[in-house]
Amino acid sequence: MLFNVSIDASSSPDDHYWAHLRWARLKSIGSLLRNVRIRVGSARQVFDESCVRDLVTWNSLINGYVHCGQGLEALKLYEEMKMEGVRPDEVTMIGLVASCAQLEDLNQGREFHCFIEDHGLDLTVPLCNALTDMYVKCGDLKAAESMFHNIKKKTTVSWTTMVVGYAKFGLLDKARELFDDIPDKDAVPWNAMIGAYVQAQCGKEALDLFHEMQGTNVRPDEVTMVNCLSACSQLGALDVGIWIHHYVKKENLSLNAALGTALVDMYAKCGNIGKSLEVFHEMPVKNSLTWTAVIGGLALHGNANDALAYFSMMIDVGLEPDEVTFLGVLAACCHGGLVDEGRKYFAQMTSEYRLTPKAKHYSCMVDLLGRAGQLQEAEAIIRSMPMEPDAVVWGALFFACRMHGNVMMGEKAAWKLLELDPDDSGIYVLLANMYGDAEMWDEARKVRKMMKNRGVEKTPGCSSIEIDGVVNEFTIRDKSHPESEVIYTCLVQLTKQLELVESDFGQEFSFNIYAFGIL
DNA sequence: CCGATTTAGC
Repeated sequence: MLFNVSIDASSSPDDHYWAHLRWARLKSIGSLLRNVRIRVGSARQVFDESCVRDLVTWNSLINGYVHCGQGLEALKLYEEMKMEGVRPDEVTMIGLVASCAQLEDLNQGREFHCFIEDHGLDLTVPLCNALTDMYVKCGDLKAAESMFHNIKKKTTVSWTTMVVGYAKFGLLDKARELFDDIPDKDAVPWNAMIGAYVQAQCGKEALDLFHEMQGTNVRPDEVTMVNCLSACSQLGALDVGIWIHHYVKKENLSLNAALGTALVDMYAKCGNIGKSLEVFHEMPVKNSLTWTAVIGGLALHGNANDALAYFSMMIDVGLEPDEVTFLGVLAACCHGGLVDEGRKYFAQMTSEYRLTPKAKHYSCMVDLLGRAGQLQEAEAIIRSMPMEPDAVVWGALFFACRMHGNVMMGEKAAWKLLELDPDDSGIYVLLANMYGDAEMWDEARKVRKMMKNRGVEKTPGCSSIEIDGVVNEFTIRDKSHPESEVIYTCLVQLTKQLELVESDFGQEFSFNIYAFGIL
């Protein structure tokens, strides 16, 4: 079959392929775009050389661009189309409205909506769905709702679009209500609702809904699995994650880049970095997100040198790192105490890869430099920030100051923290402790008094662990667990062991223990 | 025409 010709975007097309293409363009560029996976650039080349340029051809290329995430190109093509005097129809409008959704260009989207009404174009259900989606993606929930309500014969697509819309605006309950009302649901609305829970950090609700889905006769697909794995990563639910991995194999779901990446991430976040790497190497197709996930996973496990080695491999295979990749790289440097490398990558990020550091990158650098005792440089980094330093940045500096006994600078950082978050009891306590450590009793007393005057409540430290499906919760000095005595004996032993390794790894471990109020 | 993967450390 002619249209089964499949071209890998990274390899250059051979003569055989071009022969097919020349033949095919005489038929229809539309089917070519739909059936042959080629770079849209090649389709454009054929289009430019083509003598048959009817409305269908234009529409196909416009929708081809939209499909490849090149909304801007689609809009440019429409300008050309107008110049050639070709009049757009409903199908053209679907592509153009979808482009505006992609570009989050509300004004342009509204213009097309007006154009459609002014020219009396047929408001078909797919076009209404595209408009609803455009209003959702551009942030106009009211307009999306009114569009949705005006659709006489709503389809699954219409309902799903609106479910996603409510979820995007944090109206999870409203999204769920609408979801429950959808008749004859296929996998897509299920995936949308499960994904909405994941996006809202409600991993448990996501897995509960997946469980409900299994009670229906709708077959979960790759997207379902990606969402559920994401939920597992959030919850640290390794057992469910392993079950999903088995399910993927049993059901012969395709290990595509997104699914593989979700598995790599799940294993890393749930503590099994070995299995994470195993899946990574088994994956037939990896993209830059896959590499980013594995780099972040290695960093999370304190495996700094491997993280950097994978970063260098990623560059070697020609993939582009993004700002998330660099967060992993910087986190790795931070864990490994690799100050020079950290500086190098932070600079490289802007100079070589044209990426703009975000607040998180700055806080990572402050943490890295601060831990290494380079307090002046850390402070300079904060001053160089183009955005307002957030609580995390000052928190990193404050932590570093406590670690290296710089009361003056620590004081400054803590006051900034209190300005940003005056209700966080932890900051008052840590600041008072810092004064106490420096034997500045008057200042310590002042801070405690201030906390009392402001009526800041101490939030009790709390942690939880899931064992055999039962969530065990502990608050500070909690003795209510039936096996409390054994647990505390174990904790004391753990603490002793941590004190032994503390000299090798710095003060990080003991800080954590104190911070959680176990001692 | 609707649904997917990566984001510090506390």
